[in-house]
Amino acid sequence: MKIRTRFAPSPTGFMHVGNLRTALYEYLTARHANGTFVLRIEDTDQERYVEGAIDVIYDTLKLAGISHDEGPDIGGDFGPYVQSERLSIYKPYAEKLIEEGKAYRCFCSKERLAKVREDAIANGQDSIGYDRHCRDLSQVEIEKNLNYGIPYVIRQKLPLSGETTYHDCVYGDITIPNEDLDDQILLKVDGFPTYNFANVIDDHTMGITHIVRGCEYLSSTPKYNALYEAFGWDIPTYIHLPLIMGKSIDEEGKEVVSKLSKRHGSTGFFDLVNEGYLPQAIINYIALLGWAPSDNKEILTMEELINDFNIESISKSPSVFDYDKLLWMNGEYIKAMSSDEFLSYAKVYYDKFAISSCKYDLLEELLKPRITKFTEIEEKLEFLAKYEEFELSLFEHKKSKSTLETSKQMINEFLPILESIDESNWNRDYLGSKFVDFATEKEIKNALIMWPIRIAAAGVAVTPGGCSEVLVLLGREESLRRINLAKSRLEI
RNA sequence: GGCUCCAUGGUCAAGCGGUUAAGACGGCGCCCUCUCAAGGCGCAAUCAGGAGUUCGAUUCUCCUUGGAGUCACCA
Repeated sequence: MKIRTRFAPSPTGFMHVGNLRTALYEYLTARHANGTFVLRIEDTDQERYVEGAIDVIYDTLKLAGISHDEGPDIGGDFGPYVQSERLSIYKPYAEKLIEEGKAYRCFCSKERLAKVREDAIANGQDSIGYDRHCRDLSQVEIEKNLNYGIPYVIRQKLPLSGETTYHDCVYGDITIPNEDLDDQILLKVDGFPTYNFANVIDDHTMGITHIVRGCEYLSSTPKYNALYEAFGWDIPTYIHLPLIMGKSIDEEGKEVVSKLSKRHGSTGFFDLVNEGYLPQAIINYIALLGWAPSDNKEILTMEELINDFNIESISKSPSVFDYDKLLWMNGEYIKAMSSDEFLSYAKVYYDKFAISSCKYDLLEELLKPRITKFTEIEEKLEFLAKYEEFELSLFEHKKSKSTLETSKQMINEFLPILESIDESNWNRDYLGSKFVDFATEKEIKNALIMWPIRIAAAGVAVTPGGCSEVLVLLGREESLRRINLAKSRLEI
């Protein structure tokens, strides 16, 4: 049997990384087995509808490199793939269950339901669900209510006693007491199906064989199975995924972990992308949240993920989303980039400093090992545009034995040499050799001359690259201007 | 509260009855070095607790504790 999985997001305009990981695992489960991956949009909740939200889903999957074989945009043999276009198919299924005595009309008002729940809570009852008031209404009462036009929902009759066991690929056999199962609503007053109902109908009619979802569904799965059984359908293979958690500090200063949410940092795929995380790095990272390849490799391409992925290695315990590790991984992806790719991301920042293309290669070399996100380029290059009066104490550096006195002397002696170097020789190798020659001749350490020149030119202690590189990035004219300025400040 | 699930360093994790209990992130130290990175080397840090089963438990069973999820006319 060919495996079919589906990703069924709601168009909320926001793609939580937890959802994205579910999508990824669904995709990997299908691809690994040469199966089919289906995209279905669950938009039955009209209140939650957000303009352009479906595009967020498409854009996310595309950027993430998760491609579907069937979906609203590309069609397929099991359409329509948007739930709101499937509305007419659910009601007959629900009515069929009524005919067979497996479901019933419930005329209870929301107020009554709320009261029932309140009382249950007040009495400290374990079960705070529906009291099954309408489950055994007589035919006469039903007719009467129908004639009065009392609105009703359709509920499924679930077993009152015993227990239900099902198998999950990750968690093994799960057994739930049937008395904990509410008579679930299939069709709402407005005639729309509930999520649970539509989900089962859709999954079955779309031939979904493997249901991959978060483990928050673990305890409601027996209800799904009751539906499959009521219709006499095969129960799909279940793969429940451990939750992704976030760590935060509560009011008392204690560390707490809970389901990853905004208070832990950015959790939306595009939020992370906008912060400078690369889509491939995000995918790679979340793939490893709850699963590890047999060889424990950490940097994996999508192709490798597809090959190595196996359901048996999915872990049961929840994992904490670690932004530090994601950041590291992002850096690894940057380091592995080709020059063209690097430039395509970096150029927008280069342009802010009006950097000429002849410096691109040098910048790539300097920046690549120094950034973990492209957004960091701006601060790294800030010294190119800004040169303010800095603390002269920057010239003091213990390791290179640099002091205000030596700095003043070095700059005085070296400035003429720099000034004698013309534009055509103003490059890293030539400048570097001049420093070394100077140091050798004076019998001093390279650092003693390079430190003050770099400080004088950059005006900051930390620069991406050393003295020669800084001078090249600044250019001859600006370098000399700055060093002269520093010189006069040192002489006062 | 009922039900369900989970439990190896700070984090991700390997392990699937016998190991000096991998690896990665982060931390720390050293080397390299004109700064900061990168890179190289190294260090610290884990089987929640208690009973069993067994010649032998991180590994199997039970209990305790802790954590999480779930109990909607939301998806």
